[in-house]
Amino acid sequence: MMTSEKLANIIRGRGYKLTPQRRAVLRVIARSRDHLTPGAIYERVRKEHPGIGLVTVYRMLELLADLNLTCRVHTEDGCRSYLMRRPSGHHHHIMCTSCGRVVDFTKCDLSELQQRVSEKSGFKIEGHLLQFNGLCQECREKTGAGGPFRTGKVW
Amino acid sequence: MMTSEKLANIIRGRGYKLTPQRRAVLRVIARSRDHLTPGAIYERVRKEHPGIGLVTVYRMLELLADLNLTCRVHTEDGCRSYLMRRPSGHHHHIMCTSCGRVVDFTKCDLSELQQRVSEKSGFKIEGHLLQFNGLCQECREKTGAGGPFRTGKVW
DNA sequence: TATTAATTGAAAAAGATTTTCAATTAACTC
DNA sequence: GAGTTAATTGAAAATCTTTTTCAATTAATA
Repeated sequence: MMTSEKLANIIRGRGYKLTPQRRAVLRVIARSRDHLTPGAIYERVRKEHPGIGLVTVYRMLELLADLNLTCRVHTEDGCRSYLMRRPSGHHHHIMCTSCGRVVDFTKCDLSELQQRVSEKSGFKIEGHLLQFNGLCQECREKTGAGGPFRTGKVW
Repeated sequence: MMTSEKLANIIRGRGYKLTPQRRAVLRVIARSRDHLTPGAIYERVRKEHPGIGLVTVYRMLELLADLNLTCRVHTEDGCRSYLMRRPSGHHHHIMCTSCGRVVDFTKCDLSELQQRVSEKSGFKIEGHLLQFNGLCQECREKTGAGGPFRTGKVW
């Protein structure tokens, strides 16, 4: 688990100054289980740190992305939605389309598929993007939706 | 292969009017092997149909998306990039990160993985997003990059 | 405590997307 | 082919989102 303190140390360790504004942004993202847009982060940060500028939030998000400390979540309307990187290595997301909660999973053996796709297409494959979407347990209970396994909508 | 004529018939068949502007947008997207942003589509369409409004392009893109005739490609900077849906059913993309070319593939057996992920997470999984990224053969030859198979950058 | 380079925030600029509304036109009827 | 009608168009304005600029502030170090 990446505490906001650990993150702070990483930031400082890399030679960046640790300002109250940065701390506030860190806390907000680190604490959230959902993916948040820059605007949403700004709104939340303002509660603990009124007067912070939206620019500062954008700059912090850029910094975190550069340091590879955040992930992007892929939603249907756009992909400007951030999430603290929880497993630090290779991993993927399962996103709840109802509440936005994101859960991670690490084991994804796509190598066979990748090999086949590479051979057929002639591409040198450099990376992949894999994300599952669905309803988390909680939202499922709320809405009374059916069992956990169903193949349906495809992005 | 979805010709621009077939697409035109679908549009008309669903009760939408087929205007010269719509035809022009259709031609541009249907003809391209790359994914195009609304702005790029606008630029191209203007060459055959000067005077078309950017709004019209946006509206056409919305219509095509509603009719499920386009796909979205997921890029690192944002996902407002469209592509004619070529296999009409379930499929995925391999995108060239250099030239933007997109190639499709249909066989993706994720059911085992999906089953496991669903059980572990408690999610009712409704869909998935899978895309490979890399260098197409042509770009590979241009830049002299290595063989086709490499596991690297992960989105 | 003084120094210094990084950081901040207001404001403006730049972009992207959506809304509004009067004028135009594709599709249909006769 | 002309008339009717509802859908479509495009200019302009309104909204949002993101980036740039620059003077003032401040964290980190000595």
